[in-house]
Amino acid sequence: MPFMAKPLPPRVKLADVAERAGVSVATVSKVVNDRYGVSEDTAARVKEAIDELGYAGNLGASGLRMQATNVLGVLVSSFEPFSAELLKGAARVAEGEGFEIIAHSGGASFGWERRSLARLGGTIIAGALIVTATVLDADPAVPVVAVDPHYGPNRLPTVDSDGFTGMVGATRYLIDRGHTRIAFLGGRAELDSSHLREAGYREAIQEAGLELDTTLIRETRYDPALAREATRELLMLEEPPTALLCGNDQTAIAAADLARELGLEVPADLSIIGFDDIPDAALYEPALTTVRQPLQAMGAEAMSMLIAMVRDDAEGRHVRMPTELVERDSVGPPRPGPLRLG
Amino acid sequence: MPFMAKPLPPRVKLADVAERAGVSVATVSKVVNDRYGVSEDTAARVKEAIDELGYAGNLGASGLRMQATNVLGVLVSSFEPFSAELLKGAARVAEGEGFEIIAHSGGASFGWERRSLARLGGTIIAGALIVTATVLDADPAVPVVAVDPHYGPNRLPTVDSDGFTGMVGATRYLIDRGHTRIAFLGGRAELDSSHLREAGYREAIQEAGLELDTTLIRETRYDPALAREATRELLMLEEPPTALLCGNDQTAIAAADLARELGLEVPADLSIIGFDDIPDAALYEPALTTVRQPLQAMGAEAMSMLIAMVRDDAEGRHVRMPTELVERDSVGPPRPGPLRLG
DNA sequence: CTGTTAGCGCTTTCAG
DNA sequence: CTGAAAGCGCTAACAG
Repeated sequence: MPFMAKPLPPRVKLADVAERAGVSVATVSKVVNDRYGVSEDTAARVKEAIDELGYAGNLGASGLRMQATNVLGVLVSSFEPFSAELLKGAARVAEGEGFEIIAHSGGASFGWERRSLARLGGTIIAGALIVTATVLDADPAVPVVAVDPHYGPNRLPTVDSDGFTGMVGATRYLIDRGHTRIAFLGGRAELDSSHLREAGYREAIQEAGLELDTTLIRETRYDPALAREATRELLMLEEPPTALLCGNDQTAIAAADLARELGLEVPADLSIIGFDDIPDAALYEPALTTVRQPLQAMGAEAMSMLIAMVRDDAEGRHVRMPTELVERDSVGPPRPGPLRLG
Repeated sequence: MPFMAKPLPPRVKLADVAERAGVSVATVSKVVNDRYGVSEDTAARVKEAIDELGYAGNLGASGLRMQATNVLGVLVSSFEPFSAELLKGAARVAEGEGFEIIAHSGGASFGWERRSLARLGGTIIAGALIVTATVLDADPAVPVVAVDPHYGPNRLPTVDSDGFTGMVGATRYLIDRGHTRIAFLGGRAELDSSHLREAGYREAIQEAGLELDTTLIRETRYDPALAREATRELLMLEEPPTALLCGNDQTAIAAADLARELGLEVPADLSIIGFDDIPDAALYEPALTTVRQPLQAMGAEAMSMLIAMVRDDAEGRHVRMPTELVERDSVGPPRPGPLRLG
């Protein structure tokens, strides 16, 4: 016997309400959308029918017809701590302004941004926030704000944070504490945000008159496994670093895990600083010192901008939010003696 | 001049692809959906046109027509830490199984669950997780799994956690440390989950042979402001409690804030235990001892069940996940002397 | 193998 | 003030 789906209970639709109230679908539609040209009497009867049947309009159908909705999208590649934080901030603003919000995870395949936008744009959502996009070429069909895009600058309105200044500050912080061999675990060289962070590191190193040793600069592609590998190599060096600056918290945590598996202590043997300040950073043992991006505030700012664009046809801008060093427990003075790996 | 919306760039649709490839829309549709009855030649030409135009099907329209989609919904009243954690777990499973996922925050108004379900059900999503629902009467039109519903037991498949046992454990933990006057800041008496937590408290108190003093039992409706008020009253009592058990972490944090504003120290003057283990609990100063619900695991479990229901027409079940006491820094021995409020 | 056509639920002219 | 009918983008019958 072939697969047989349980017949779904029919959804109640406009026609059901119309029949119940003894009017036409057109009239019900007018009542639902507060159009005038309906007598109070009829309207009351229709409303009653709506309540009794528990009717609620179908977003797909009305969006298709109207080419407009009051739903805003937040498009992410996946729900991880970073996007979850942004979502909280964005949702708070949207709800306050009377918009509903839909968060969509489009999967990891290349071009997910455009795909998600095309699938939802116009008929389901009236505008979108795209989180950490890497592909943003085509003119989108609805207003779009990019949050922390990896390539840039692009033509889209954007909210991001000042990774350059943030990383300069983190590097100086280590230098002030006596570190001179500071390694950098970067993300992906071709991404704008990664590039800025690395530039900040280089700037601070040179400004302090330290030697810029490029063997101390590695790329992780933000992949924890690669971060572990790079950390291992760095620690095996003739003259290993005493501190590690990481492109994000997840790679910082991976590096710290590896160091400890090798019998080292953080920060006694190796100081580590992350980037982002996702919730996990504070929970790590030892709590991770990191460069905080104000994720919720970034989400809120981006959503405000999007709403202005959708509602008032406002121009989008480029907003760069400040970062801030959060001092916790993963940085100490440089280890005095040589490294003994367990 | 009246408000004039910027004319949106037209979305590319099936008809555009058809024209480009020199075939009919029906043919393009077949190619898109991998139906057979299209020559390889034509199919190739169509695919080329799709790529060139960057076409991606419109979810609203195809859902409307097919009465089926491969998108699953996670319906929440708002995106707060609790639902964000569940979402992470649920999303991981859905993506692994080839489903897309849409999270929808329906607003706080009464009956948001039903409204969201009606608006999205069938045409946009093929099934839904409803998080902390309070209204679940009508037969939903698509498969639905309730996560941590507040009323229960209901007829819907459900994933929740064992609040009774969790609260018994937390209460015993305090008793073991010498506390005898233990207050309980409950949520909403009419909610099933709240009720179970309070029952656990009562059970443990009586099992230990302690007097059950109902003036120590307060209701907060999970509202931080009410939690503060209740805490204030408790501390003003002739014989104030030495420990506070809270229905969730947010009220526990509110209570701790108030206690400290009154000049008390946590846990020296007052021990506090929360419930849920949202990320904020660990970040609070002092880190909050709490009863952990495995939120991500609950989201994952619920999503697995939903997928089985949607795909294989499986029966839903009721899964109750274990809770676990997380010992942190907000519990100490009972204060020896009387309380001095600052 | 391909195209024509009807209709999913909804909103909007436009007649009555 | 009310309803009939067309059409949003898409898919599934059904002819050709």
